[in-house]
Amino acid sequence: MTSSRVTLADVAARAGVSTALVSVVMRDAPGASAATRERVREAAAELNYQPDRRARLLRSGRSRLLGVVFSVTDAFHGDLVTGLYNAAGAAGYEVTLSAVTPQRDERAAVASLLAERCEGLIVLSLESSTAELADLAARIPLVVLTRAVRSRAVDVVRNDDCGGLHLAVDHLVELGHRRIAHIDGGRSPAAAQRRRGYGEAMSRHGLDAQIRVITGGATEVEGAIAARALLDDPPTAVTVFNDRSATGLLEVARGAGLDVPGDLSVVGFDDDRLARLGYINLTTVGQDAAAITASAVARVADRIEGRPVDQREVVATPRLMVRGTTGPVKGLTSSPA
Amino acid sequence: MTSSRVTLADVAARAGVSTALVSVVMRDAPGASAATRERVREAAAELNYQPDRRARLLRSGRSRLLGVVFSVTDAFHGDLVTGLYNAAGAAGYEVTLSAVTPQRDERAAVASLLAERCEGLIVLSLESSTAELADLAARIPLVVLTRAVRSRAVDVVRNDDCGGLHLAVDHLVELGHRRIAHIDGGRSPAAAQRRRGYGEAMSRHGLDAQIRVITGGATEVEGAIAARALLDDPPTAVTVFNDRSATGLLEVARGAGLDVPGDLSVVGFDDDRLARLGYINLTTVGQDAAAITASAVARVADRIEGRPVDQREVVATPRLMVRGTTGPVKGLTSSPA
DNA sequence: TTGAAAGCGCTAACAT
DNA sequence: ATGTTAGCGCTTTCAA
Repeated sequence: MTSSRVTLADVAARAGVSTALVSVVMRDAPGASAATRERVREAAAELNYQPDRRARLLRSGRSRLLGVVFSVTDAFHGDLVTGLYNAAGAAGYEVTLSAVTPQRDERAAVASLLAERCEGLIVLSLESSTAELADLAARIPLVVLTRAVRSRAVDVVRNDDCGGLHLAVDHLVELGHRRIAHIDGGRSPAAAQRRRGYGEAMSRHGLDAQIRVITGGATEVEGAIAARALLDDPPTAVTVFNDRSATGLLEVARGAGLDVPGDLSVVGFDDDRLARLGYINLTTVGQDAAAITASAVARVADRIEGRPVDQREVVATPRLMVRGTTGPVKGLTSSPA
Repeated sequence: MTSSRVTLADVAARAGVSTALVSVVMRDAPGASAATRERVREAAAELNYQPDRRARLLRSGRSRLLGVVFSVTDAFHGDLVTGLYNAAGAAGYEVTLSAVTPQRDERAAVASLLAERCEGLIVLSLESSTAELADLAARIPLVVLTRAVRSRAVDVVRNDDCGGLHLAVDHLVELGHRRIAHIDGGRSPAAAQRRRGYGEAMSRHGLDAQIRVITGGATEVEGAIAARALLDDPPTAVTVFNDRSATGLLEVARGAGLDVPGDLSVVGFDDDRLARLGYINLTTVGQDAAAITASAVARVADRIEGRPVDQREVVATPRLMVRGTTGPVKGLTSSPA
C-alpha cells in the first residue's frame, strides 16, 4: 500500500550498479554510458522511484528553492503565483508556497518557509512592518511585491500606479472627456500614487482636477457612496481607485438611470476577476503580473547568486484594458458637422 | 548577510552541551533539566537558529507533511486551504501547497508533492481522470475534495449538494413561496445533485417542480440568459445552481424592473466572495469549509496511520446563509386580514 | 539528565 | 565509465 520507500539503493541494486551512478543518471549529469543510463532508468521506472528532494537538497547544500508568501483571499495573488511558477521554473528554481489565512499570519508563513531552507523569499502584500521586513531582508534574500516599502534595505517590485492613472486619463481625454473625476482609495500607499498620477495627467492636459475624495478604502460600498456624491453634478467620466470600488459605483450609477458609458465613462484599476466578468466588463488599468513576477524572480536570484543589484525598486508598466465602460463623450459622436 | 547556516552543532557548542540534548530541547521532548533547557533556548535565540525541517524529517523517517493541490483561480479553494491549515495543525501535521495554474497542471502539482515526500495528499477539484486518481491512491494516502469520484478506490469528502437544495427550498416555502423555479447548472456532477435535491424537496412539499434547464454551465452569462427566459412568466422565487449564475440573474432581473426580494426571491449556492459583497448580498447555500477540511485531514491521517476506514465517502452538511435576496411572498406580509 | 555514535537518502570527492 | 567513501543536519538508540 504505502510504497514511496524506494530509494536510490533499491534502484542501484535492481540495475546492478552503484548508487553514485544512479544519482548521476537521475540528475542527467555527465559520466554514465548510454547503456547504463537506459538500464538505470528502466529500473527506476519499474520501482516507481521518486527522488527524495529533501535528502538531495540536504546533501547538495543548495536548495534552489524560492519561498512565496501569498494571501488566499486576494484574487490578484493567484495571477502572481502563476507568474512566479513560470519565472522560477525558467530560472532553474523551485517554488514553495506558504499561505496567509485569517488564522495564519505573515510571521507564521515566513517562519515555515525559513524552516524549509528556502534560498530566497518573495512576499506578496504585507502586514509586516517595514522594520520586520528589513530584519528579514538582512537574513535572507527577499523581494517584496505589490507594495512600496519605506526602507532602502528591502528590494521591491511594484506596479507603476502613478503611470497607470496617466494611461486612464489619456484614454478618457482621447475620447473627448474634459470633466473627469477621480474616486480616491483612502490612505494606502497605492491610493496616494494613483491620486498623484491622476493629478499629473489632468494638469498635463490642462484640465481641472476635480478629485472626489472618499476616505476609508477600496470596497464596493465605498464606490457606491462615491457614486451618490457624484450624482448631483456628474462628470462625464471617472477614474476609480480600484475595480471593487468601481463595481459598486457602476451599480449605483446604473441604478440611478445613468447610461454607462453613454452618460458616464468609468475606468477601474487592477483588472481583477470581477472586471473581466462579461456583465461588468470594466475598462481598467491592468497590472502586468508576468513582468512583475519575472522581475521578482530575477531580482531574488541576483541576490542569491551574489550578483550586484543596481536599484532596490523595480517598477512595472501597467496596461490599459479597454472594455465596455468607456466611450466617447455624448454629443461628440453625434456631431458630424 | 546570508546566515541561516546555523546548525544544531553551533547551538550545542554555544550552550556547552551535546547536539542530542539540543535536539531534545528543540522538540520539547522529555529528558532535559529545566536549567539546560533555558540555556539551550537562549543560545538558539542568540544565534537565530532555525531547525532544518528537511534534515529533521529525513532522519525521523516520517514527514508529517500533507500535500495539498489547489487551484489559484478558484475563490472557494482559498477557504478550503485556510481550513486545511487549521485542521492539519490541530492534528499535528504540516501542510505544503502545490498550485494548479494555467501553465501547471495537476500532474505536475502532484509530482512536486511526491518529491517532497508528503505522507498524504489532499487534492481540491480535479482535471485528473478517475483512473489516474485510483493509481495515485494506490501509491499514497489520498483524499479528493469538492467532487465526486466514480471509484471505490478513492476517498472523497464532498458537500451534500442535494441536501443544500432541500435547505433552500424549505426556506422559500417557509416564506410562503409556492412557485419556485430552479436554474440548472448543466452536466457537472454537482449540478445533477442540486437538481435532484430541488426535485425531492419540491415533491416533499407537494409542489410542482418547474425546473428551468439552462444547459452549459455555471457562469454569470448563463444566469443572465436564464433570467430572460424567466421574465415572461416569473415565479416568485428561484434557486440557482451557483452564486455566479445567480449574480448574472440578479443583474438582469433588477434591470428589468423586478424588485428583489419583493417580486422575486433568489437563492444561490456556494457562498462565494461575490455573494457576501454588500451590494449583492445573496442568500445562498454555503459549503462548510471547516467541516470538509476537518474530515479530509482526519481521513488522510487515518490512512497514514493505518487506522481502519469505514466509508470511502464523507458528505458534509451545508448551511443556508440567509441574506438580502429572499423575503416573504408579496401580499403575504401585507394581508393582516 | 546527558553524551557518543549511527544513519536517514542523497551527492560530491576521490579512487579505480 | 564506474565504485568507494564521507558527510549534509538532524533524530535516535544506547551507554554513561
